[in-house]
Amino acid sequence: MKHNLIIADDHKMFLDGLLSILKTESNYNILFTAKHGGHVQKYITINTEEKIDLVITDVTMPEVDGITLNKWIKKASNSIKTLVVSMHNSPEIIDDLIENNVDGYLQKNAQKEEFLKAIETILSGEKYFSKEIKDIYLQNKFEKNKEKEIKLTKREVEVISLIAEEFTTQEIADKLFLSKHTIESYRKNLITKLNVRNLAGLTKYAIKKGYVS
Amino acid sequence: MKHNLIIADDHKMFLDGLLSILKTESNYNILFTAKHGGHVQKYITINTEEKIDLVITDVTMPEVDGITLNKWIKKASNSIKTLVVSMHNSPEIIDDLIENNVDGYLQKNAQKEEFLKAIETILSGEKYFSKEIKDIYLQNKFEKNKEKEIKLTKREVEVISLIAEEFTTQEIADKLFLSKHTIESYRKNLITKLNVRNLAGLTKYAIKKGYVS
DNA sequence: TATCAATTACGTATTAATACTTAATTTAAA
DNA sequence: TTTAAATTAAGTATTAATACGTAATTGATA
Repeated sequence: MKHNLIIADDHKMFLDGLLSILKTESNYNILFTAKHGGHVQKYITINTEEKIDLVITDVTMPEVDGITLNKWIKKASNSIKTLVVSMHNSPEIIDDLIENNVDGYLQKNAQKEEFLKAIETILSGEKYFSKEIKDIYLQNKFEKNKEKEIKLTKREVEVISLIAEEFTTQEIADKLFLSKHTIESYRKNLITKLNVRNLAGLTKYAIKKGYVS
Repeated sequence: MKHNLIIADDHKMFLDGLLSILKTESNYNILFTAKHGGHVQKYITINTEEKIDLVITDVTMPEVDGITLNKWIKKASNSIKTLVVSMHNSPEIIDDLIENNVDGYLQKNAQKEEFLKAIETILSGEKYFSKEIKDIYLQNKFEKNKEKEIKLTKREVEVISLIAEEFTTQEIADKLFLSKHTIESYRKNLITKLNVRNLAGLTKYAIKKGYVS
């Protein structure tokens, strides 16, 4: 049985090229082509006769872009697969698409063979991302985690160390020649920053980090 | 030059035996023999002419015993050596003597050769204890340390674990279906028992013991 | 069955910590 | 050189923890 495809791209040249590639394959039936996402949405909404297998879409399109379209499709149906093709590799876009369950992502400069392989893979139920895209996605995740990673300032480390060494706020203030209020601020900020409940949590963190033994 | 010895023992038989052994050795001069420690103390106090090298004394004697005598001698002089001979091997007595810097300890059933070796060793400036005595002493130390080793009860472990998990006293009380007062008691006892200053110390202990991670 | 360790509990007072807000000053970075 | 981050500080209110003392039960064990 033939697979029903929809293609959305506002660049006629790319659209034609893609169509020519797909025409060489006998088992793909192009149901509909669109210049932007809105047309696809309308088509999917109206069409209740034919089963839609895959929507291939560009990212940058007027009115409704590929990101929005992917999100919309995935909300509207859990059988329609999506393959996004794009000129650029913005980590944010890739991240958004993946978070919204896109089935594949390709660069527009991909070879004919890769296009066919991607479509085939996706229609078989698997995801398709080139190694490069996977790397970009993961790299982005790593960096985001790094950002999330709690970093204590020098002073904070100094204070939490003394806290874990069983000194009271007043004692620490005296040691560092600071106001008791200041140490209280640090204490409070550390509890918030490290997402713990009290002194016990601070102590555990300090031990984990090797600030005390 | 001959070494000057004093012997204190209220058992005539043992005293005679010891004297006969020492007479075979030409370089020992028996300055004085006594039936109990008091006599030795008096002799040492009055005597200012002769240098006293070694006092051999029994443990159990009337009036002033060997333990007291050793303590007294070591306080009075840092040149007089002491060798204690005893019938029994009480760890407490051995411990007391060693803590008070006794120079040697022998069982009364030791062989002639060991007596001579002990005296010789001590006069040369070294300590003399038989392997058996050393073992008794060390075993006693180990056991004492074991006693000192802090043991937490089941409940205490339970409570300190929850404390280190950042729960408050009230929360722990609710969890264990106990009064808040009870948990406060545990908290207080744990701080005293573990010799720490506060929650941080408790947490560190709990981590060290693996009660929390 | 007497005794000791363990568990449980209460009371009062004091001190320390936490919650919440705000903000001046200094230093580092864009 | 403006912005952002770090350091410093204060005030008020509430809650939690610590200090110190005391003691009734329960359970094990000698």
